[in-house]
Amino acid sequence: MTPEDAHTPAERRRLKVREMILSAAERVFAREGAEGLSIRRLAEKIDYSPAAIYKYFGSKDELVDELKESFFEILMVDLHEIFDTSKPFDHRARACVAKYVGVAVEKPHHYSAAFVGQAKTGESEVGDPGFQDTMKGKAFTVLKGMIEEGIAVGAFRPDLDASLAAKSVWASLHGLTMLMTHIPTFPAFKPEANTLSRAEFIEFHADQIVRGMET
Amino acid sequence: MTPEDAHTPAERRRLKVREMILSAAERVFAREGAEGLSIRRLAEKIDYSPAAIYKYFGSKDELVDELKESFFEILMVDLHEIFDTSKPFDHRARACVAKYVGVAVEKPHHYSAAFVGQAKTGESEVGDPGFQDTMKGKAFTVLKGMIEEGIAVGAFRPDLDASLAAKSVWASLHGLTMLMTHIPTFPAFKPEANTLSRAEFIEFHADQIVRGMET
DNA sequence: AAATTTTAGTGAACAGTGTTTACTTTTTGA
DNA sequence: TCAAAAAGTAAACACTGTTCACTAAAATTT
Repeated sequence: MTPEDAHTPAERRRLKVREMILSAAERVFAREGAEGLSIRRLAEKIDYSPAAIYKYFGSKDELVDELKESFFEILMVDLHEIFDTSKPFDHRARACVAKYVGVAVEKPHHYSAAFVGQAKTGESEVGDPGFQDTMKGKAFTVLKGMIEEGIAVGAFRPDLDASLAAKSVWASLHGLTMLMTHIPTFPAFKPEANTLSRAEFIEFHADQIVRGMET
Repeated sequence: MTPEDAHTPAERRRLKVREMILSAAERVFAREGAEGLSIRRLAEKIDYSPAAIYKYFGSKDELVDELKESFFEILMVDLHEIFDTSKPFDHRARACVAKYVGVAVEKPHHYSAAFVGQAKTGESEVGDPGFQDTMKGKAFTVLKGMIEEGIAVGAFRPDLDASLAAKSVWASLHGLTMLMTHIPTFPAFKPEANTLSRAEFIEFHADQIVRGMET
């Protein structure tokens, strides 16, 4: 919903202000995360009163949710760009893994906020009817499709349940991503320790994951 | 450092109050996490003034850090209890994986706070000289030892780098744990969807991980 | 064009938060 | 017993997200 999609001048102005708020919020959030993003500081930065922001967003959480969704939209596009090529299957698979982790590492707050969001009880979110339509849901579908192709091509065990495997792979991928976004030196423990580079370790991890599915 | 370790009555009393604060904090933290644990509410619950808590803990973060460390200490003990048996190797390995995830799922806030804590820049934490002595460090050492045994026994590839593999396994394990602590219905997406139970999925995931290391 | 309604934006307040400072009370050790 | 040290506190500081009554400016209707 860009400002050009609106049909009345008023609507266009409104969407423009909305996007201005979002882009200012984006900059702060990328650097300092949800905690660091304060409505008051944001209001000051865009030269509005704090209360004004509530005319555009129901709450801080709603605003942050939009930032998260945008992030996953970008992630999705990036993954598709890689996967929709004619390179060999295993090459594409590896590149997708690397891209997934890479994009997340560049914006650790976006990535982890999407999952860490609310660990609370209740509100299932993934249980919501609309999960397939959400960005996280779409990303999962891509992953599952990749594994199905792997099985069809004969690279993976034929008795493998693609949906189940996709969840397992996602977990492994998610774990590496979380570790890399939250531990600056990972896969090293000490800064001076000489181990694989991040890119090399991602390769190694991807290898382990793929081996687990091979015939 | 229990109250009995102190040698003067004053010291004993002090440690007793300290532990009283910690145990009250523990109860709240387990249910509501770090956000929900407010110094003021905590003070009210233990019938002290908020400022009093600062005579025992430098900051809220320091207090929470102690809760996290205690959690990992328990996790460590639990893992050792399982691993130090004479059951077959693969049985022990699987049981450890299940225990790791199980303990974390029971106290999601403790587990995720330890990692999500501060994704910020700077302060490496794992890069600190004392990482080997921290609970997270010890847990990693146990995992590495397990894989070394697997290689020695001939269950895993002999060319496998145990340290590297341990990090990869840890990532996969961590990912599943995070997913299960943060998504109430995982491995299902919709509540009514019929898929594997959590225990069954853990088995599946462990299988995938182990397959990746096998000869 | 004028009157009315709707919308955009605001200042001030509410109810919280972590933390510090100055102060009082209690306990301890010589 | 008396000074010193420790335990505990009330009140303030500087924040936070959010709401509400209100004004000013557009947009609509008459």
